[in-house]
Parts: sequence; structure tokens; C-alpha cells
Amino acid sequence: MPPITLKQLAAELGLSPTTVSRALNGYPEVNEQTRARVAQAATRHHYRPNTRAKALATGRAMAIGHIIPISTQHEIVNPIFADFIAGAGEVYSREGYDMVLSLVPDAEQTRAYREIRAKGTVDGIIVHGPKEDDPRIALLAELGMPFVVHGRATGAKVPYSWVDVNNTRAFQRATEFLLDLGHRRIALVNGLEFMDFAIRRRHGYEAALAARGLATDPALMVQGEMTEAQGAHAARAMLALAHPPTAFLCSSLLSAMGVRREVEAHGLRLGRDVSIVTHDDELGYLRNGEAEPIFTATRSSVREAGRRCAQMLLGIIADPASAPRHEMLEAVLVVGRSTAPAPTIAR
Amino acid sequence: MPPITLKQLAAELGLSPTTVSRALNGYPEVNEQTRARVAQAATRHHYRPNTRAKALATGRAMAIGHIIPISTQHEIVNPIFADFIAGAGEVYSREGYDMVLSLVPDAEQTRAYREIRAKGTVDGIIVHGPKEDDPRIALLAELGMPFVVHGRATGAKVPYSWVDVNNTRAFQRATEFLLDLGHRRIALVNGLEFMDFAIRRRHGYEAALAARGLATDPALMVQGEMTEAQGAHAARAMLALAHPPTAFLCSSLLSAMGVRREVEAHGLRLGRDVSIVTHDDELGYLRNGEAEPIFTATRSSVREAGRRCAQMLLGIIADPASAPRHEMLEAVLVVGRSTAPAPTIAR
DNA sequence: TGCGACATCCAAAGCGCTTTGGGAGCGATT
DNA sequence: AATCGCTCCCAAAGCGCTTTGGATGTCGCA
Repeated sequence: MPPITLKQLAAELGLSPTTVSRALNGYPEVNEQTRARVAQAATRHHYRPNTRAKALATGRAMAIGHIIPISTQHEIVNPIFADFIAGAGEVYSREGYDMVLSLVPDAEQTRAYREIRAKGTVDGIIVHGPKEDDPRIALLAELGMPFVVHGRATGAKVPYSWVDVNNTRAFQRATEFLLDLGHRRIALVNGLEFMDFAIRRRHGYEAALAARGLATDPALMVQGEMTEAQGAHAARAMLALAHPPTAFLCSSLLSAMGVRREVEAHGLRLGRDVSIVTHDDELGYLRNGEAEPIFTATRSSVREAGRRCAQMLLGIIADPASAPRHEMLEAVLVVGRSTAPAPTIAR
Repeated sequence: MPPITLKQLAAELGLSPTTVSRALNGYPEVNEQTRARVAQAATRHHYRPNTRAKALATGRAMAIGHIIPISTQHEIVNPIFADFIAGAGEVYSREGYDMVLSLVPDAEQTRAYREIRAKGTVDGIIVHGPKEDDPRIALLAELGMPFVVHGRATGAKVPYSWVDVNNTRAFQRATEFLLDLGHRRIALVNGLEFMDFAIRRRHGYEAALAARGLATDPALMVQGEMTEAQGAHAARAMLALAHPPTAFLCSSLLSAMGVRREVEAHGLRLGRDVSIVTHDDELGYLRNGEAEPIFTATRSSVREAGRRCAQMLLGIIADPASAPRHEMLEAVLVVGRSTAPAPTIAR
């Protein structure tokens, strides 16, 4: 049994489709009594307007697109993503929007965005995982499609709307915190540094060191996929150095867990011999402790970022002519049990 | 500049919309030469048929819905999900389908599925995270909407299509493996046991023990969210027992990492004093080692499951009258460095 | 009594596409 | 020369909704 249509509903009520449509959409030119009758019949039949037809008639798809770049070189379909989606999804379902995902191979991005525009399945787009000089931004701007970037793209020439965490400041702050504890050999276990966020994190780290007159040491800086193995590998290599680091700054909880494992495998104690500060995205299934954090961390909810992005995009769609919007989220530095003053006795 | 329409394209070519449509869709009643002209003009203008209009005309939305239940009690928006989506997404984009996600609070499931059906935004649905006696299955069957369940729902009364890992056999096999190594005190760190997969895993574990005439010990069985903390908590409690387990069977790599941490914190050595076998979903960003596995594991790619689900669903949509389909994926037992014969000397 | 104002409803067009039901043109067949 | 059978194209209807532009009826007021 197919779903009931507006026309059928109208026929049953002895009304015209016009009136029923108006009644349901709250237009004034309909008797309140009739409106009530219509509403009642609608709920009785579980009537829902067909989205495709409505979209065609109104020109609004009532859907937002999330385009996930998939490349052979790295995984963007990552732990961050699920939580971000969850946050954005909350907003969409509250506002009656659908969320459509497209996985697009890196090579076909231009074609894909064009196509999505032409197909008209979505009213706006959220851009994930911006890289330095990301070409997608200029493309979307040119296509005239509303969009919000989660993150920023250093080097973009056109203005655009974004929601981002202050990665630079967060990592600068974290580095300062470790410096204040007396650490001088601080390692950076970063994400892939063609990703914008990773670039900014490194800048923050470098700025903090520079402010104290300290030079960076390439041997203490790695970049890569933010996995547990990455952390373990990095720590293993660095702890074997003649001058090993006394502290690690990690880009994700997973990396931090890898570092912790290797630190402990070396017979060192975390939060005494070695300190770790990590960035914590507050992922649903990867918590940094409960009430009290385990790792000292720069904490910023990616789910909240998802909510903000979604909200901003809906705002832009409602008022497309408005100026680009920006929202900077500040990460808070929460102190856990993974940091302590630098050991004074040389190891 | 709005995207070009069929009509405009036809006008430019001096043809009727009918002919252009047929040319583009490969119908035979059009001159090959004209078809070529049309095709060329189409690509030149980046023409893409408007999905909404096409959907309305054909009655096919060319989209698949993934409904993610969100409940207050636990997170289904979990690490599994991103990888599953990635797998399914591959198939969809290859076949020209869109993927639409809806986050639906547990309480509103019935309403939500009805609504999705009536709105006509999708041609089929993939059901995530089935629970015991999951009501969604009967509901979808009644609505006459094509669907495939990722997993199964013990106790469902109607026939339905599913793709599932043989969780029972996997955990039975893993338990036997540990028993063969001489372990007698084997702990089970399971997922939440109202989830179907967790129930089956427990059954497999119990069956293996029973087959050797061993009783289960409630003190060695926990269930919960599969996080690193869960593993650590469970291990801490169990290692403090008078008769601690010599082996752990974990439902996820994260739990296993938690167990490992606690084991090492107790000064025990993994793969000598204590063994761990875990289930490994082969998540993109949570790898169990590289070439050689770190943990001995029952391994089954959730991304592959996503692909299979998607493929099956498209098959059902193509032939809705066909009988329900089933696909059982077998997990392989891969041996890593986390298992060894049970220590003979009592600790 | 007549007229404008208002409230309430409806017919029809249109969104961009597919699809049914022809119809014109043309060479081949009888 | 009339007919048949193709090939190739088109007009028009329809998918389910919104929206413009009336139509009808009722009421108040001069």
C-alpha cells in the first residue's frame, strides 16, 4: 500500500489540493475549522508530503551534503567523522533537513562538486578535512553553492565561512604548559601536515618554543596518520635518542595511547618520568577518562563543532546574500595525570 | 547561473526534450549520430539531470537511507559506523546512488521509519545495530520498504535479509584456541548484551567452555561499551581475583588495548603471563598491527560488510519480489603476539 | 439596494524529468 | 502505384507538490 498523496487526502475531505496544501503549510487563507479537519485527517493517515515533489516545486531540497574525500594516501573516514556527523545530524533533524553523504575520490573532486550542484540534491555543503590551498573552496564559491568549511584552508584566496578550533593557540598553550613545568625536550606527534589543522598545530608548537628562545629539533617532530601505532613508533624512536624527549605533545588520543604504551614498555612512568599532552576531540567512544581526565589535554568537542557548522550553514541558506561567517572554538586545557614537572636528574 | 535543464539543452540542439532524454538514457529509438551530438552537448554544458525531477518522474529516489539510532544509554555512533559507511558508500557511488543518514532517537523509531517511507526520499534502508527482538524489522517488513539488516535480530518473527559475521563461531573458535593453549580461566569482555552481536558472542564463548565440560564464571564475564576504559576496568577487577583469568577474550580492539594496559601495569607480560584474543573489525584508523597482527584476533572487515550490505540492498531493490537474502561472513582467526600457552606455575 | 471588502476556496500552471502513443518520412515489397 | 515496415522524432500527459490568479459567497455600510 503506497503512502497517501495530497490529492487523495483532498478528495477524501472534499477539498481541493490547493486548500489542503495551504492548510498544512499554515497559510492564512484557510478557515481554522477546515484547517483542523485537514490536520486531523493528515495525522490519521500518517500523511507526509513527498519530499521529491516538494523539493521540485519549491526548489529547496531540504538536504545538506557532506562530501568525504577518500584518497589512497590517508583515511579521512576517521574517528572524528562519526562524532561530527552526530552533532550536525542533531541540528538537521531538528530543522527537518536530511543529510546526504558522498564519498568522493580525491581525483574527482571538481567533477563531483559540479555534479552535486547540477543534480540539485542538496541545498548546501559542508566541507571536511580542508588542506592547505584547498581548491574546493574556490570551486564552491564559483558554483554559488552555500557551504561551510569545518576547519580552514590556509592560502584560500576567496572569503568563505568556517567553523574551526583555534589549533594554533591550543598547541601553543599546551607547549607553554610543558615549558612551564620545566620541559625542554618536547616532542610533537602530529597529524599529516598537508592537513590544515596539523599545520596550525605545528605553528603553535613552534611559536611557543621560539618565544622561549628554544630551537625546534626535527628529530622530535613526526607527522602521520593519528593512530595508536603512530604514537608507539614515534615514542620508540625518540626514546632511543641520545637526548630523548621528556614530554610528548600528541594530536590525538589514539597517538597518545601509543606513546603511553611505549613509555611504559621502557619502564618509565607516565606523569613522572615522561609527560604527555594530547588533543582530545571528546569522541563518544574514546573518552579521556571520566570525571577526571587521564591525559592532560587540549579539549574541544568535535560533536559541538558539527552542531555549529550545521547551524551556520542553515543560516547561510536562509540568507545567502549575507557576509561569510566565522566561528572560532577555543580548546580548553584540562590537566590530567599525564603531566608533571620535568625530571631534574638526567636519565 | 543555474544549472542547465533538459529543455534548454533540447532547445539549443533543435530537438525535443523527449529525444534528448532518450538519447541520454540509451534508448534505441534515436539515431546514433544524434545521440552523439546530444552527448557532446551534454558534457560541454556539464549537464546533469535534476535528481529531484528524475526521482519524481521515475518513482525511484536513487538514494539509500541509513538510520542511526541514537539512544541515551549508549553510542551507536561508534567507530564501526564510519568504516561501514565507507564500504557501503563505495558501492553506492559506483551505482549512482546517494546515501542519506538520519539520526533517530530510540523513542521515535516507529514514527521515523513511517515518515521516511512516506517522504519517499530513499528506495531502501540499511538497519544498523539490531537488538534482540528488534521491532524495526517487523515494522519495515509491514511498510513494504526494501531493507537489509547489518547483523541479525534474534527473535524476529518475520523473514528478512541480513549480512552478518558469524559471531558465535568466531568466539567459539577463539575460546577453543585459548583452551587448546591450556587456559582454563578465560574472561569475556563483551559489548552490551542487548545488542544481538554481543549475545551471539557470548553464546559462542559459553558453547566452547561447555564442550570441554567447563562452567562459566560470572566473575569473568562483563559487558559494556567497548572502550579502552572498559577493558582496563575489567582487567583491573579480574586480575585482583583470587583466581585471576590467564586469558581475555575481548569484543573490540579498544577493549583489548585497555586490558593490555592494565595487564602491563600489573607487571605481567602480555603473550606470556596473560593472553588476549580480540575481535578485530579492521577499522581504517585502528589497525591491529601491520603485516603481522599484534593481537591474536578474530578478524572480519566491517568495511567489507558495508559493501556486502549495500550490494544486497541494491539487488533487492532491483528485484523486490525475490526471497530474503542472507550472507554470513566468517571471521578468520589470526594469530599475533598476544597469546601463548597458559602459564603452568600458579601465580 | 448596491457595492466594496473580506474570507474562503478552487482551477490551472509549473517545477524538470520520463514515457506513452503516435506521426512523418522513406525505402522495399507486391 | 499502393502498401508495409522501419527508423527517427515529437506532443502531451503525468509524477506530487506549491503557487498564482481568480471565483464565489458573505457581510457591513452608505
